[in-house]
Amino acid sequence: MPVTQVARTNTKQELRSHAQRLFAKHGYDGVSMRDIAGSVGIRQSAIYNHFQSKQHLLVDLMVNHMHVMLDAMRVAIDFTATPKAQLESFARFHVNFQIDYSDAVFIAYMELRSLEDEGHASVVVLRDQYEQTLRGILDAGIEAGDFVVNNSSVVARGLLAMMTGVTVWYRPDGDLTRDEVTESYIATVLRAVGSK
Amino acid sequence: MPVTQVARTNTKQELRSHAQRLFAKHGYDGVSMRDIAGSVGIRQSAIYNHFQSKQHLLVDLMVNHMHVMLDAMRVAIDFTATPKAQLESFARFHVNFQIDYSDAVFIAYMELRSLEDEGHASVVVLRDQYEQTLRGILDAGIEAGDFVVNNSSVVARGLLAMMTGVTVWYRPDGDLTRDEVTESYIATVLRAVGSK
DNA sequence: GTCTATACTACGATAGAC
DNA sequence: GTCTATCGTAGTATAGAC
Repeated sequence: MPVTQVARTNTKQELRSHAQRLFAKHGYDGVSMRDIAGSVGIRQSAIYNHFQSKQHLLVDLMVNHMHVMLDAMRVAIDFTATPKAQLESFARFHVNFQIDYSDAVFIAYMELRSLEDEGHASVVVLRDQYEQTLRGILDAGIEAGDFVVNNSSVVARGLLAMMTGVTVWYRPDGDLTRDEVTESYIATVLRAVGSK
Repeated sequence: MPVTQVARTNTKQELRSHAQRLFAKHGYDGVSMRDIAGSVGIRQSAIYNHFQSKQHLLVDLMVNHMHVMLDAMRVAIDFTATPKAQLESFARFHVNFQIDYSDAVFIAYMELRSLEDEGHASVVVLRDQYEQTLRGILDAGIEAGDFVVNNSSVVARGLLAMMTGVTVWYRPDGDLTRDEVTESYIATVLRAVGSK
């Protein structure tokens, strides 16, 4: 074995994580199979031992990400709590998740357009489930008289966009701690629905 | 002149508008010079009579867009009015501008990463000026005791992200009129800063 | 100012040796 | 499972005729 090679035990997973980082930084069309292979230390053709095509690799990343996010969100929220408590949990979860998985989140948002038919449909279904969960919380709060929101659909999307945007500017070594950022977003979200 | 050709009076401007549409839809790296030329009805090489390179074309679009947006924003806001009135004007302007220039807005957000050194710096300066204007309005409102905001910088970016997101889902032929959408965002923004 | 033709580079994907 | 080699296509940009 040449000295430049490294014993590799999990090439497929390495390909996933390097591809995710590269797609987030340069975009799907801005990254070649040679770029991905190079960052893992193999030749481009060897990728095809793990993924059928570049498109299959993207679908793998995005569908997996959506499932991870949905599952984690459902665990993070106590759906028997008050709407206000649910909204606070949702916001806390969402902001922290964006920070923890910023590359995956960015790809899920940006590269929907790069997905072909079946992959695109799969991801949209999962994204809508996530969005509907927040909308349901808002509707429950309106029903209970806790929230003042004119249009739960518009506001749900607005709040998600606001919180998702944290990845654009937040840096772990910046002026604000992660908790300060999270609490700031939670406070803004609660005010935005007229609670607090 | 072959029948497939059309008398063209403003090829450069046509190239700008077609490139903008294509970049917004498929991304800078997802669009070729042949694609752009084809949509205008000329050959790819003829683009170089109007723009030095693909990169120069992108910079032209983005810098121009930022100037248009900044100038229009400064006209739309009465900076002698109350902070609340300024914030309402800002929100109304911003949401409507996103809707009117959704392609340019989307490119300005997404393709910053595709800009090389000088172009990138130019656009960032202009974007920061825009963001600082909103932050200044929030600070004035806090100073006056009209707004309740813990961190004007975080909230300013959050509100911008929220409003900019309108382009992701708004469609002129959708359920909501443009005015309903705008007023919904304005109400949410005002609540989010504790005013109203 | 647009055309045809082309230079040069890079792309995704496959074949076959090891 | 990775390698080298290669196929066929497409990318940006330029040269020179009209």
